[in-house]
Amino acid sequence: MARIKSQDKRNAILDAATQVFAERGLSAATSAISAAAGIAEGTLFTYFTTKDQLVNALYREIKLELADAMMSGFPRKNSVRSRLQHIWDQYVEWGLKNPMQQGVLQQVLVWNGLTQESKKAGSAPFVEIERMIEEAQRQHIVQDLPRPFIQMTLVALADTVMELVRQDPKRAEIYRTAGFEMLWGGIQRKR
Amino acid sequence: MARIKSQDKRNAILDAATQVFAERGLSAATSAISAAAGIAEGTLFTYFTTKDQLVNALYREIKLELADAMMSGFPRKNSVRSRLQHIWDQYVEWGLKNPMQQGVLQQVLVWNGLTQESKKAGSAPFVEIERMIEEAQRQHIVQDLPRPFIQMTLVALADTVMELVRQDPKRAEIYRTAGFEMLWGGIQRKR
Amino acid sequence: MARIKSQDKRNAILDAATQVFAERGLSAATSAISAAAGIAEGTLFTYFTTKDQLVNALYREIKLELADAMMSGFPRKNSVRSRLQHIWDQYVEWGLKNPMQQGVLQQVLVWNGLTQESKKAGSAPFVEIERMIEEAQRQHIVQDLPRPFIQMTLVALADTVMELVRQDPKRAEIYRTAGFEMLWGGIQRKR
Amino acid sequence: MARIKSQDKRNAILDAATQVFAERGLSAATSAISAAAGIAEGTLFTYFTTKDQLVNALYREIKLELADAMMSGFPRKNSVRSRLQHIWDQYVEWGLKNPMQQGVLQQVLVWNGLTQESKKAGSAPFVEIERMIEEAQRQHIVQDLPRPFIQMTLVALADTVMELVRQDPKRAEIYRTAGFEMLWGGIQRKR
DNA sequence: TATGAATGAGCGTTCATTCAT
DNA sequence: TATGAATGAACGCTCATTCAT
Repeated sequence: MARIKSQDKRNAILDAATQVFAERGLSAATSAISAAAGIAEGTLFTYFTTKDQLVNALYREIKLELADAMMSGFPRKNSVRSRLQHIWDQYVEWGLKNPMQQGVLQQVLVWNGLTQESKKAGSAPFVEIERMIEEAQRQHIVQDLPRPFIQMTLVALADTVMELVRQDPKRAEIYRTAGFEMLWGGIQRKR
Repeated sequence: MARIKSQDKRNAILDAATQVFAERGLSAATSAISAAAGIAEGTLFTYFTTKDQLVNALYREIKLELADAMMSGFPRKNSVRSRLQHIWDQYVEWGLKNPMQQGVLQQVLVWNGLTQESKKAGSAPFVEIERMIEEAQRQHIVQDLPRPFIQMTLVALADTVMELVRQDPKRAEIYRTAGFEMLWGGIQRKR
Repeated sequence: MARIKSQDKRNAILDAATQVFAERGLSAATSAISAAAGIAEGTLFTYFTTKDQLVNALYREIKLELADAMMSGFPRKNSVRSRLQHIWDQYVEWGLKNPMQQGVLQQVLVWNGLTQESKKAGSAPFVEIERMIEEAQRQHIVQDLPRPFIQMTLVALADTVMELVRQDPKRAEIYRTAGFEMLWGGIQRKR
Repeated sequence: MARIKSQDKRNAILDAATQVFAERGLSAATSAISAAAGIAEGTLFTYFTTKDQLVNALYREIKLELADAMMSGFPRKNSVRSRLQHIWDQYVEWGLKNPMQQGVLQQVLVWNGLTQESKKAGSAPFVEIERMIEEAQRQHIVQDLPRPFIQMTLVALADTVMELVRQDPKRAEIYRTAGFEMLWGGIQRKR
């Protein structure tokens, strides 16, 4: 019997792609990826039929990792603010620890080959957050703003904070705090 | 004397590039651009020696247009808040009216061929905004946050708002207002 | 395992290049070469990374063939004169039988992309001739002239003879003899 | 009335072409030549309809200059040997003083665009030499060898000597003398 | 005639993908 | 399944030549 597609190899490709795309952009050659993954050029295509498909898969994978990181240790019983704070902190920390992943994510979001399925799949792991916000709005802790607004400003501000921290790591605390305060101030119920 | 290099043709190329890059990404072929501009493939290279150079030039051009739009009618005598509001409104309006330009801008910012000169030139027209913020901080109207934080969150939130408005134009007003409130709430001096 | 880079294909490319360069000059397109070799345009570049590299490789190859031809049946025990005669005869014969190779050789020698390594490698197989001359000078059979003089006049006269024979094949014998006599008369020890 | 084609400009182009071709080979761009000549790109084509034509014209020009140099001070009354010596000396001197011209000459001779007319025109100014040899053969001073043999070996040996002198100028005298002796020894009547 | 921008065929090379092994 | 040579369309760019000025 022949060897079977190995999850290890698939991951090796995904890791290699992350690295290569982060360094050289999405236009990097697939041969650079297979080389970095230590496999033959053709082998890449037994795991991903197309370069576009690889990028889509990579996007999902990164989103999944990110969701994992964000939800680990999620304090389900705490206040809305402290749960949101947790999400914020985890996201920023993940981005700072995984700059390549985050860089690829930003490139993919500007890319024109991302499928609807991938977009859907990419946001799926974040339903719990969505529910939390929904709930908080029902309880009048959070303003009645369209939910996409809250989610997207969260991401936008967190990404901005990450970039700022990378540029000026000494002010990391200032940026993290000010970013979260801006977010929370913008969505919490006004007295 | 021979025909002289025409500013019109240069602009036609820049416009065509904007369109083509917006539709197909920065990896679009230069031949697509020359075709869209109605010129021969080789002609593009009498105006821009290199594709990279063209992208750099396009970036500067767009930034300049944007600055023009943002500073037009700038109410120099009004309150800080209303001046910032003006900037915010003009930026969002420009982005919504010029989606291709804005799309290209975002792609270029993730691209790895932008030169230091271009970056510098691109931010030059925005000094007045920087000065205004500086001034507002000195007067304790705005918190003493690192200036890059204020600038970048402004851009990040405005970009987010534009995207949201495009997805759901009926809520345009909600997004614009909520976005600005989030920004202002996050930077104004607390009583 | 995949198909392995074949020596046959490499040789096919080299042969095709010889033909094409001989007919159209070194400025001939690589696509003409791949077509003549019966391979795809891209395939050429899996064997030679660059056109320049191909020309360099071709130069070495031809020099090697030439050396082979010249040294085959080399009468190591005969007189200096008869050994030189052998070299002369073999060279002229090789050139007349392989006009394309010889034509390419001449073009490459006037070309500006030949590397130092190639030059060195190209002259390596001819050391035995050099030694023979050295030896003959020590024995006062050949005048004490700078060795490059002897080598280069040999080549120059032989090339001239080949050209003359091609123009006027009936006089082949006259040219060959007169050419060698000129060479030998010019370097032998005077009584 | 419009300006008329100037001989000066024609010469400027020819000089520039000599320089540029010598440095970069015959494949150098015509734009490089017009730049070096201080004229516009298009102007070159009012003097030479085609690049090929320019090369052909340059060939003739150089051959003419060479003939001039060789025949200047030609000692019509001296012995055959001393007249041939004069030709030899003048040729070698011209080549050493005009390395660019000589380099171009060699490239053109290997080039495939030289017309029959150019070849004919190029050899025309050398008839006097041809006649001298003819005469010398009739007088049994020079062997009854085919005339092209004598002419071409003269050129081949002189070119070789020039190259050798360039590589090792200290031995200039040795090379010049040995070269001429080889030539003369190869063609003079044997006692 | 002189200019130099305009032209577009052509070039060397890359690269996603295929396929013989 | 894994390999990597083979493929050929596509790309960015060059350059001899044309032509409006």
